Amino acid sequence: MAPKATAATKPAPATDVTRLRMALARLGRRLRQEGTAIDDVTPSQVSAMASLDQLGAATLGELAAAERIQPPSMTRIVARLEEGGFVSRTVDQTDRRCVRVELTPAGSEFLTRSRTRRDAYLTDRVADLSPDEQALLADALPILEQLLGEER
Amino acid sequence: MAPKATAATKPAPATDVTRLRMALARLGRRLRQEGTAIDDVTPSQVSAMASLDQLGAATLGELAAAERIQPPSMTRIVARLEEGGFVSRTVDQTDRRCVRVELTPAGSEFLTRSRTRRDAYLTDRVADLSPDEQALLADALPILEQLLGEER
DNA sequence: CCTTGCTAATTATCCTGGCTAAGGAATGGC
DNA sequence: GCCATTCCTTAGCCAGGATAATTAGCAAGG
Repeated sequence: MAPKATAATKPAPATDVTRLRMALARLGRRLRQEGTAIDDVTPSQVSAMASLDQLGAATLGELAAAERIQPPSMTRIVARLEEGGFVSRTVDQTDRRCVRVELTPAGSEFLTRSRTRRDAYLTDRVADLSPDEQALLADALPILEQLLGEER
Repeated sequence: MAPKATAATKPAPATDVTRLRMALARLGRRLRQEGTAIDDVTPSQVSAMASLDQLGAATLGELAAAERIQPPSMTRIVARLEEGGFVSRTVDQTDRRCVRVELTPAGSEFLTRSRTRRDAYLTDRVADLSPDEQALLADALPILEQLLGEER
């Protein structure tokens, strides 16, 4: 939808967008920090595994695209994950240029544990809110998800 | 927080927290990507300038604390910013161990331009929402800020 | 004083995580 | 069979974190 810009839209004057942007950026950063350093698995690695969990299995290129990074970066990340036994890399037999990456059981299990752990911080924070605030947040959640758009 | 599950508390069962966490993490990441590489100034540098803008002026240590990074990292960031003419570093005359860092006019001006630019992505996204959704988002904003807590 | 101890910043070094550029292997069209 | 294309990897760059160790300045106490 083009900038319909019935500008009036007082809902989001520049200042609010700025505040929202800063709040989101900081929260994202905070969450990333909190989730970091679990068992020597880095945030990028966890993120890659999460994508893999969603995708089921994927070629290295697909995975890179999902993570919005370039293939070489993903090569490195996957290499480490493989070392750790969290994913398996197998050459696709129908097209031997491709590498199929899959979560191993260990990877899956790690991902689950990791999620719980990463939720903890936010859970605590949310618990400090009043019920009304929590309700408001719950209402806003779908919108936040919508902001992410259809891309992935 | 145990699943208290008294009616009211349905707002944030584990799944919602997970969804929220993922949405926030992704949005944060997306924003970071979008805001990147403006004029060769990196996200960390912009962020440091933003803190500086808020704080007015600060010692290097205060700045590092505000950005939640270690002093050595801030030393480097500030060094680059100084090279670029965005901040000035002066030794505090009352305590010559301290370095006072301040935004230069150029830094201020850059920050303003940068904000506008970095807002653009989010502004577009928000514009795609219905007025109701925008209103909801505006209501949720203070709560998101509260999630960040008193820390900074 | 001047020594002892603390604090602020810096320097040195390491690792991760992006990137691009360039190379190698497999595919597929012709 | 050759050529272009595609997918991955390797090599090398730079930023951004970190820690450990060093230097400079301050503040007391003997």
